Amino acid sequence: MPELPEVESVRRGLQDWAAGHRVIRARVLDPRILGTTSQRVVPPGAADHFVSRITGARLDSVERRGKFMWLPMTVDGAQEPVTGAALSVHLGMSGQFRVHDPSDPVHPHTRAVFDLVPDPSGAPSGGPAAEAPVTPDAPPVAVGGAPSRGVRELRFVDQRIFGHLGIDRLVDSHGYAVPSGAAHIALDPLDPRFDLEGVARAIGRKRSGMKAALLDQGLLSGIGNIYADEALFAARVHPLAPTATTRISRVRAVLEAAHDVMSLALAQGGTSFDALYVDVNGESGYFARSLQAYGRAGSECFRCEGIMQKLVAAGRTSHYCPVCQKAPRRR
DNA sequence: ATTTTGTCCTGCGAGC
DNA sequence: TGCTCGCAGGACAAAA
Repeated sequence: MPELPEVESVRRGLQDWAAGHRVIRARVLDPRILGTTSQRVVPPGAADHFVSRITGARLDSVERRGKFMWLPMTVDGAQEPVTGAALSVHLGMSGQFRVHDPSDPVHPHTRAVFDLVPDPSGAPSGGPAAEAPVTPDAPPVAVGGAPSRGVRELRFVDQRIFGHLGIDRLVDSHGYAVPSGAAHIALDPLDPRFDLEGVARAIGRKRSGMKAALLDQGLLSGIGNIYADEALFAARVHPLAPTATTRISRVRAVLEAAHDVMSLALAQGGTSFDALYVDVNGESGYFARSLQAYGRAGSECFRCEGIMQKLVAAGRTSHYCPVCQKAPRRR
């Protein structure tokens, strides 16, 4: 389940394989990937529009906030260089980017394919292009059908189609250029500008359980069900602890734990339970073996003699120790 | 207004 | 053996 550490692992892989590359061809195999989780019905022509916008674009870098990822792009095949737009990506539940040789078998859950060639030309070409500009109508390579030398296929594979691809304009959000679709997403705990004290106070103003607060991507981003449970366990805070009455020192401890557990997981390449999360090279992460709470209901707590339990909080199964994570007092 | 619930989607495992 | 059912979960719309 891609949360911050998994998305960051993918981002780093794309930094090597997609940044500094040009899209010479794009295909959408399942247009549903262009819709949102709730707006799965995409208008006819959406796929064509997406393809025409991305084809010929140079992918400049790979950015991330929380679980949202985007690749700012430059299009200089048109009359005027077009900037301020990006390929925006969300992995959802099971989305993954894989780098392949064009001759590799295509996985049945492949939803989109991007043919990439290296394009080291850093800045947008100011004067007359030394090389022929790439346009959607006249791809300069792979004309004869035979794969061009050096072409790599970047494939977006997503079994459950909770993921999303799109082209967004970049807007300002918290001082960063962010795709319009992610402008409402808060900074994540690994962001240098993350304001732990401010977020702790904001949590104190809410009227919900601590678990729900951690999952609120508009408050702080990147935390999903797994790392929420891990952070709460590490800080010994009950998932249903009321945000309004939990001491701010405890809230701070949870936020620090969230930062620490996600840093640790990132160093391990993320958490993989099965083939649903792998990096761009198909490698799994190794943090699953380090989980202290998630998925451990019925087992002995690693910290005390308690037996781990589960309950539903914020509509999500939550794993906790009823001994170390004291239940909130009922009124 | 804020908080909670339901929905989307697929594959897998439990139960009959 | 083969079927149905329930579950998993991120983000957003809808409902409370």
